[in-house]
Amino acid sequence: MSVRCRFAPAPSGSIHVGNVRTGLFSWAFARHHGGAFVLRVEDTDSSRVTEEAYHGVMDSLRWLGIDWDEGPDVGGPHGPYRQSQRMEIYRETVERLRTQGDAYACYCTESELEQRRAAAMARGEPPGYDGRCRALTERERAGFEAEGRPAAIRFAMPEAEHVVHDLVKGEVRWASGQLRDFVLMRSDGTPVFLLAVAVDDLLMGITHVIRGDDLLASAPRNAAVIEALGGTPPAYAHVPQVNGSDGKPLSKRHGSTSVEAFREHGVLPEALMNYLALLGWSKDAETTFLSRDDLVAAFDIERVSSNPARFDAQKLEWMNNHYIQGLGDDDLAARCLHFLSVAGLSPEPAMLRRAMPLVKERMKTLAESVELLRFLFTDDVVPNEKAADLIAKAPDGYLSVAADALARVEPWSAEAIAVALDEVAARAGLNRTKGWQPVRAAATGSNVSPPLPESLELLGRERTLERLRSTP
RNA sequence: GCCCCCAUCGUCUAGUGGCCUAGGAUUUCGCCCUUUCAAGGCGGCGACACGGGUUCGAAUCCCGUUGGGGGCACCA
Repeated sequence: MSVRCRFAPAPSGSIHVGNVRTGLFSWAFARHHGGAFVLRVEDTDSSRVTEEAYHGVMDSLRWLGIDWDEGPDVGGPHGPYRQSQRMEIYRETVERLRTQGDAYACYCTESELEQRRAAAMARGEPPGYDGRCRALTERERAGFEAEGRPAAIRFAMPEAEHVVHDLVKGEVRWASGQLRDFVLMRSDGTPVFLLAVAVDDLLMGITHVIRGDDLLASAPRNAAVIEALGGTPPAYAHVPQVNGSDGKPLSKRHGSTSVEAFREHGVLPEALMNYLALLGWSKDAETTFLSRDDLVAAFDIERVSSNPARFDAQKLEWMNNHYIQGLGDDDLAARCLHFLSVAGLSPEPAMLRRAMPLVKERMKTLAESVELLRFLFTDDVVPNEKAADLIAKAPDGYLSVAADALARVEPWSAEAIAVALDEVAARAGLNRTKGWQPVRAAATGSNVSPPLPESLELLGRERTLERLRSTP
């Protein structure tokens, strides 16, 4: 039987890196085994779902390099792939479970449940549902119906020890009675997650469910429903969650951890994928860099670590810089263009392309190209504080002497510019560091820039002289 | 409260009883290179949570403790 995996995000807000890391593992597992990858959207809780988030999730996945064979946008033989469009299937399934005797109507009210839950806790028992309506007599049932009490449908959890053979966690057991009868369908007729997941995994022929370990305890419930439906439960692999740098689960307070945010900051998809792949998984003791294909070829669910990982933004940036350095100049220029445009600059393509070798090893993110190259694409250059300081400390008339020297440089090349700059510095009794910094400050507006001679060569003689001469 | 999961450098990890005076990466520190900033090269600091077992031998197996995390909903 061929492998079929799925990723089932709930499109409420943007998808965060912990979530896609799990999806990445599921995808890599499917691809490694030459199987199919299914995207299913869990949007039963319509109040939290927006069309925007729905498209955003798919955009983020595609951008990262995760593709799927079946899904809401590409279709497939087991559709529809949005749970909100599968309501009828869930209702029919619940009906079937009811007539089979695997599910029953529960008339308990919220306050009754609350009361009994508190009592159970006081007795040191698990607070789950006590099963009261499971054994209702016909007469009692009729009585509740006559009262007009709304009924939720609960699954009758088999009374036995439940065992999950998890691919990551190993064998996990729950004693009989530990897992209570849970709601399959709310009294308003809408299905609950526990039902939808089981039904969809069964109907979509999912063979391996790879998901976050917060769902570990729902595995035996999912499996029980599938078995009641006459199916064989899939294999489960619960991977640990990704935490923030403080060791707490990723949340809003960790700032922007969405895939979209990293994209907007200029993180390369190949870098993010590589970094995420190594969060909780490793190919071997040495391997640090893996392409998408490498990951697919090497991925082994058995090697997924069973302890939670912290997200380390610094390491991601380091890796991003590595990937940026590996990019060709045309490719890099094309990717930087977006960020420069967003910053209001309109770079001339040829110049942008020529600037790439100067900045590629200086950028941790593509967004940093803006600060590094601003001086080339605008003449609105105002020295920052440190630059102003450098200019102020330069000998009187130093910049105009430099301008005069540069006016005579032939040809206008980095080599010749460097020679001229050195002569100016030497005549003023300055070394390179002291002698070049004022020029850098005046020409680029900053104390930090790409290499000076190359920068000036790109800037051009006219604009360089203009800046040196207009600096007081 | 009950149940479950987890525990190696700050961080991500290698390690499945002897190859470990614990390896790699990142971070950090120092040196080299150097026009600034980076990048690059070299080197240093840095970990088996604790306590009991089992064994000739334990980071590796077992038990307990501590510490983290998750679950126990008509949330997903």
